[in-house]
Amino acid sequence: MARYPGLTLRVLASGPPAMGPGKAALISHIERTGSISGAARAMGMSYRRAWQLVEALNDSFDEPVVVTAIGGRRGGGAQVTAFGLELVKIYRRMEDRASAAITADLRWFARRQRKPARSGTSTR
Amino acid sequence: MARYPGLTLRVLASGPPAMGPGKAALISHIERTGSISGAARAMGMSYRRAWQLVEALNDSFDEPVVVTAIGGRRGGGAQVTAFGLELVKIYRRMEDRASAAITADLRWFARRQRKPARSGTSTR
DNA sequence: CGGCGCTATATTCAACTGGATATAACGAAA
DNA sequence: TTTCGTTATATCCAGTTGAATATAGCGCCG
Repeated sequence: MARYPGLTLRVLASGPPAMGPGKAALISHIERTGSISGAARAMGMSYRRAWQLVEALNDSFDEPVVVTAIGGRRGGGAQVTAFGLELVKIYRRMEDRASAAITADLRWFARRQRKPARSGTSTR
Repeated sequence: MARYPGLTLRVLASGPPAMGPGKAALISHIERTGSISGAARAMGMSYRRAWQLVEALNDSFDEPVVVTAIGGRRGGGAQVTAFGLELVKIYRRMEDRASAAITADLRWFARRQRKPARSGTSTR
């Protein structure tokens, strides 16, 4: 799920994150499957949660990220807007750039992280 | 608290984040106050939580980040190790670099984020 | 016109999280 | 030897989160 091991990038608005790895993945899955429920299934996520994320996305920006349709041939569906696609594209680019900017430091971290398997190390 | 508005950087190990803005701030406060409890107070954080974060930090790396002393003149205290100081320094550098690498994109986000005050916008 | 699949939404419940609180241990200093 | 502030830890409780479940509404298509 994490495209760049060791890095998590979150874009904040005022308050809760407007964009992060989870939402980016969700949008891509919606684009691919044509529905929120399909994306949720593909990601092993509850429909409720997926729907809430879509709602949060649409609330976060001027333009809608995902538009939905109720009823119809396939029961309805969801479609990623051009804006939504651009959103993901730019987010991915941010991941690329941020990752590239800190690869050296990430290696520093990786080098001194303790890897041992966890057992009863911490609490006493 | 967020040094770079719009950006949150988290460094992941295997599982929970090994380093993030909260831990970085905590370390700095420990360095300044000389104790975990002092840092917790300064940050409006419960001692329990602060102590847990310190424990997590020390468990995350080869070398200790914070060393503690029990009892004594001032009841004990905590000290940030040289490694801990380097850890923060490098983390801050990562923030700098990542931030610089995506400022243009962050502006793109800022430009189309919806700012309106929240009321009953979302749920219906 | 009935069924299907999906959006939309409410409700309930379990798990997790973190705060509040209490207490023990500790060791230097008064 | 008493006092003091801190580390270290357990216990309890409230708030939050998200999963599970249920249900309604919708519109095309057979």
